[in-house]
Amino acid sequence: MLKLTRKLEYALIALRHMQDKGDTFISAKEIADMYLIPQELLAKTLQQMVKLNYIKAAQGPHGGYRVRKGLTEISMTQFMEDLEGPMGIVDCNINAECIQLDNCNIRLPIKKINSNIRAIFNEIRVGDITS
Amino acid sequence: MLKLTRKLEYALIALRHMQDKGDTFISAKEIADMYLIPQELLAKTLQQMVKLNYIKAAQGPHGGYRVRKGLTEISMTQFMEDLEGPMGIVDCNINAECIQLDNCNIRLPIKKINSNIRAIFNEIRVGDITS
DNA sequence: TTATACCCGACTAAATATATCGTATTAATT
DNA sequence: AATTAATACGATATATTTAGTCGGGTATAA
Repeated sequence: MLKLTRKLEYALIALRHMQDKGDTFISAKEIADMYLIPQELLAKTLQQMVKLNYIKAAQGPHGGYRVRKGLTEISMTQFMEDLEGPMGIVDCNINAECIQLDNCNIRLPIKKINSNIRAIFNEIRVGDITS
Repeated sequence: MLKLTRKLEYALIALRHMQDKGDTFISAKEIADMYLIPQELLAKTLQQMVKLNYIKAAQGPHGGYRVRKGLTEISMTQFMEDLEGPMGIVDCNINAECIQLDNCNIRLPIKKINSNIRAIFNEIRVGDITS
């Protein structure tokens, strides 16, 4: 329980690698080979980050991706939710359609824990991990 | 991502309910009915907690479960890991058999986040939720 | 014009989480 | 003694989520 997804791991690894390389475009293949990440999967994640304006893509030979300035300032919460959707240790903090809801006798303390965890990720910037 | 399992939720809900009822034995059925939890599943979880010496069972009619004294002092980390196995936001904090390991460029910051999350659960006692 | 790389949706596979079933045992009640 | 209400426990089934693959398309440098 309480795991990050591989997708997030791959995204962070890739970002860090690109960050290290500065302005040059890095291909999905290069990263996939280097870190033994399934290439197609990584590619899809990178494409998603392009749409999110996290990185910039260049097509054709010598193409690839590079990090956009400002990415490092984004909070991990935002980053994670942009890529994977709402984060929460229980569903009722997300969609509020739990059949136990009215009755639930542990709702408040759980909610508290949830905010504590969110707080951790709020205070971390993507750049804290990738640079 | 970062979700607790239902089993843990059910366990906590049940513990809190039993706690409220003091020394009397409460059946799995009663709790399942009250909180709309699948009975068999709850029962298995309760049985697991009996083995862990978290609660005491009584068989036969008027049987059921009741909380053992001292349970409330147990940390949530221990509780969660007793019921669900090792907790960690990434696998390499658990089994260390990640193919990226040597190469991994985000290992340290991720590890740090992991300890922060563990710290949250270390500081919370089961009793903080169930009483 | 060819090779390399991104783009994108659909699909498949694997892992995990959730739920159910069947059978046995225990013990209070009648 | 029989009945009933409860736990014990392994096996199995289902659902959901996560992870990975495939195929066909587009852009562009050399």
